[in-house]
Order: sequence, then C-alpha cells, then structure tokens
Amino acid sequence: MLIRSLEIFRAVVDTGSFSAAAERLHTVQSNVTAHVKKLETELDARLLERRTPVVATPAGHQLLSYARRIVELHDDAVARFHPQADPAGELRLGSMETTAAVHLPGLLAGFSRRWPQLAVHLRTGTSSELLEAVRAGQLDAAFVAGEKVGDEVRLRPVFEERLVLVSGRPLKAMPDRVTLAQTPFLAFRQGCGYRHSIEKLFAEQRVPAPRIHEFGSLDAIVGCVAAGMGLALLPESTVRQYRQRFELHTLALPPAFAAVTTQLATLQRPSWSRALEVFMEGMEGMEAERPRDGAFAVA
Amino acid sequence: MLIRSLEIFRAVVDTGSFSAAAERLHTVQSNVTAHVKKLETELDARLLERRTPVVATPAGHQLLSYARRIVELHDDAVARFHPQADPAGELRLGSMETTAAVHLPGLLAGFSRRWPQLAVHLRTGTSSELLEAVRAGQLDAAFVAGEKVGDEVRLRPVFEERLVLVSGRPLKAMPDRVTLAQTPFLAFRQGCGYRHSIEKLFAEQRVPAPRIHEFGSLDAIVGCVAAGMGLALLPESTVRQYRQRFELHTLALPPAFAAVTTQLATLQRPSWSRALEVFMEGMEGMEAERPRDGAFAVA
DNA sequence: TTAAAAAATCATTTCCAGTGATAAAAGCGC
DNA sequence: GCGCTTTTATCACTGGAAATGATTTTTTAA
Repeated sequence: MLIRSLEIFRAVVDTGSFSAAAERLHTVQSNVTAHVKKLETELDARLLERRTPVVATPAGHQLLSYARRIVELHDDAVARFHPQADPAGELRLGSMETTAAVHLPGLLAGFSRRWPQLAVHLRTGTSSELLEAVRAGQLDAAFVAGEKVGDEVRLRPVFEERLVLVSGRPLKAMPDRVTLAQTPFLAFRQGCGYRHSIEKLFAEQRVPAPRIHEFGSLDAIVGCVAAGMGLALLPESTVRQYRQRFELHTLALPPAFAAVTTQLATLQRPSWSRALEVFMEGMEGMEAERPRDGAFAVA
Repeated sequence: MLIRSLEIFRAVVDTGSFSAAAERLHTVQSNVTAHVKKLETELDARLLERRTPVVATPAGHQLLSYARRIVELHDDAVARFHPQADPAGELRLGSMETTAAVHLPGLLAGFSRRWPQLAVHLRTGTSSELLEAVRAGQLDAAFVAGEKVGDEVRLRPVFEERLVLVSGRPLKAMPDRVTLAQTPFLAFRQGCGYRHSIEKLFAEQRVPAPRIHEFGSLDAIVGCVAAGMGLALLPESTVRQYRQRFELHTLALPPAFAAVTTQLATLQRPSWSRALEVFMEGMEGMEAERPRDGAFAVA
C-alpha cells in the first residue's frame, strides 16, 4: 500500500470524482483508476461506488479513516522538515548543573516564547555523559565544558566563565599546601568539566592526595560549602546566584585555572532537526566574549 | 516518501544496523541503504549516524516518531481488512423506530458483547431515508420495510411482522367507512414502510380522504393513540412492548394488509467492511419465519 | 433517444525498488 | 599502528509498476 494511493483515494472521496481527483493531484484519470483498483485488489474489498458523485462503500469508509490519518501524518512530517516551516516537536537539551542554574532559565524562557510549538527537554549531567548522549543521538545539543571530542561532534563556545574558589568562611589568600591537603573539596562526580580544574590546581600547588566529596546536586554542594564542610571550585556567575541564599566567600584564581569556556555541543550540521536549527540560530548572537542570556528575548 | 522506506528506516533504528534490518525485512542491505539515502535526500537531512550500532540523529529522531505512527497505522489498516482478524472500528446501522424499539435492544447487546472492539452507531429514520443512506455509503446496513430498490442494494428478510390496528379504546370490529373517514391516523412521516399499508387499507375500504398526523417519534404516536387521539397501524410486537405503559386495544387485519417483512438492506457483498461482514454472519441464523433476537447471544 | 461526461481499458514509456557483486569504510584485536 | 573482520556504500542490471495518452465502455442528464 502506497501513501500515494491513499492520497489519491482520499482525493476521490473528497471530490466525488475520479477525474476531479486526477486534476487536483496533477495526474491523469487512468492513473487514479489504477491506484484505486490496486487498493481494492490488495484489500480484497470494493472501496468506492462508481456513481456520480462517487461515494465510499462501508469498506471504503473504513479505509478512509486510515487514509486521512496516514496522509496527514505524512504531510506533517514533510512540512516539519521544510526549511521555512516553524519547527515543532521537542528539543532535547543537556546541560551541566551550573549552566542550567545560571544561564538557561532566561535563555529557555525566551526560546519557548519564541517557538511555542516546541517542547524543551532538559537533562543535566556531567560534560562527558552529555557528550556521549549527543554522540548517541539522544540529545540535540548540550552545554559542556573543556572536553576533547571526535570530529562527529561540533563545539561552539557560548559562555566564558571564571572559576573561583568558594568557601563558607572569608578567604584572604590562597590556602597553603598543608591547609589545602586537609581541606576537602566538593565537586560533581567524575566527568564534570570543572573537576578537571581542581586537579590541575592541586597539581600546581603540589598537594599530593586531594580529598574530594562527590555530590550529584549543585544545591547540595553550595549548601555544604556555606556550612563550612569544605571548598569548591565554581563559576563566578553561579556563586553570584547563590549569594542571596548562602553566605559565600570567594577567591579569584590565576587565569590559567580560572578561565573555562562553556561550549554548546551538537552533531555536525546536516544531522540537525529543524528544532535544533532554530535553537542554534538563536545562539548565533551569543559570543563567548559578550555573554547575554537574552538571545531569544522579545524585541 | 514510501511507507516501505519508513518501515525500513524504523527497522534500522530498532536493530541498530543496516544489514540486520535488511535481514529482518527479507531484503538486501544495499536496498536498505538506498531507501535511507532516498529519505535523506528528500528531507535534506542526515537521519542516521553510521556507527556501530547505528543511531538516529536529531533529525532522524524526529522522523522516527512519524515513521512509527505511519507504519503502525498502515499495519492496522491492513490487519483490519484481513478476513481472519477480529473486526474493529464502527458499524453504522439504520433502523425504523419500531424495529429499533422491539428487536434491536437484544440483538445489539449481544453483538456488542460478541465484538467488543466494534462501536455501533444507530440511526433511526424512515425506510426510504435509510435506504438512501445505505446507497450513499453512509450506513453499513439498515432495517427497512417494503421498499423497491435498485440492484446495487441487497435485501435480506429478517423479521416477519403482523400489522394490527391500534386504538386507545376497545375495538370490536373494523370501523365502518364513516368512522374511518372521521378518525385521524397517526403515522411516521412520508417514507415509512407501514404508512404505505395505511393507504392500502383506506383504498380497500374506499375511504376517500384519510387524515394522517405525522409524528417523528414512536413514543409520541403510541402515547397519543392511547390518549384517544386516533388510530395507528403498528407491528404487533411493538404494541406488545408498549402494553405495560399504555392501555392499548388492537384489532387484527386481513393478512393482505397485515403481513410486513422487515428486511436488512446493504450494498452488495464486496463493499462490506469487516464489521458488517461479522454482523451479517450473525444475522444468518435469523429466519423471517422464526425470529429470535438472540442471534449473538452467548452460548 | 441522444449527446455529454465520466470511468475503464489498453498499449507504451518511464522510473525505481530490489538484487548481487564489489569497493570503501569502520570497528576490533594484537 | 597494522592487519583482519564486519559493516556500509557504490554500481550495473532487471523486473515490475507508476504514469501517460488514446480509446472504448458506461453512466448521466437533456
């Protein structure tokens, strides 16, 4: 059974005539006859009463409900891939916790307002988890930090972050080696982009055995740091957000550790869905140097 | 876009491999490649990441949701026309008021129990209205009385009715010409099968100007007859049903007027839907001579 | 009954789904 | 990295059927 046959069958019922259907579909009447006949042979039932106007038989009526749904679905699918059509469906995004908390609320709110037909699915995880999901086609795009990737994944810088050392107590200067060795660090589990920076920091200070608590939630990390449980390395913008809820103290780090670029990871361009296409278009204006969350803000 | 292409595409995603999909669908791998490639060209998007296992790209993921729905609908449609499959969907029946009131409740209850996937639509009307609807493919079948039809409609006798003269007051014998001329008759509007019998009765009694009230509802007719508004000509079985609610008196008529056969009208066999097919099968046992409503009764 | 319109039939062309063999590419073990 | 295996892409070819245009048959309306 061909979609084309169903399309023709539907047109015959709608117009009440084989020849009118042919004209509407830009083909010839004998072709319409052939398609209908083929359907009737395949299903072993008479589908149309050849009268003027042509009407569907009970069996035809039954097929018609399927034909309408299938043809409609088909047209929808084609339309959704058409470059000038408004995208619909879902946009599956991934993000690190920190980015989700700080940058995404404004961004996604604007996006969802701009494209009301799109449902955004947001999943958080570590950079390496998210990258794997992008690679596996489970996510359309993901915000990640500092990862090397194969050439099937494309990275685009979107936010420039400055990592700072965060503590619950005032920090005058960088803690010395001994203090650092005794103070636990709080971080996301293995695979988080920032965690790599912690290890670089320890190596630099020649601290041998870093003690790192692995938490799955940003709220938990910040809360525990504020409670004096230990130190953390977080983007300055994230800390700013939590300042209202917790008493936090920060210390700037040398640029070599501090600078972290959040990048938007996707597959290569031809794989993009229309939904992703418009999302990436909206992200075009986002320069790593001049971050502004209002990419999709209403003008 | 062919249903076949979507079926193949779906199989590739499900199996994670072009060659496995080919095997599952009993074709060759190069054919699978060709179909996928054709889809990608048509939609101008990369749908699959050629890796092991093969995974859908965001665009592919988008198409997949359509592919699944379309292929499923297609399989459903084919299955519904398969002779050994349980029928599903709707069965659109028509019936005269009298038949609907007396014979259908038991019949349809049994039918609906026997075929739970079928939704019965019942429409009442006059015989000629219903016949026209059957002819136009709007009804699968209709219970009608005493009509001549073209040869695209097929009639099958199902109930043998005896018409009786009904009154609100005791009837000893056939009213004389004068009484008959003065007494109004209550009947369905033009097109009712029984109404034709009334006219035959008047002609026989040589009553010139029958006065006929036209009511659209059986309840109204019976109620008004019981209230003494006039006479009616109704099937004996119908009157029996109303005896509990109204005080009705009847008079038998000569067989020439009394005998009316209720027939089941359909289009010719090849037009039948599977739903109609099983309904007609169930009606097979219904002999006009030996009416029993329990055609679909549970054994 | 006849003229006009619509569907069926038929011969023909064109296109493409499906096939099998082979080349290229990707994964995997060492 | 290097070969070995597995998987996908490419290609030439064939059969079948979609599409076409001309013609006949049927239906409808005048």
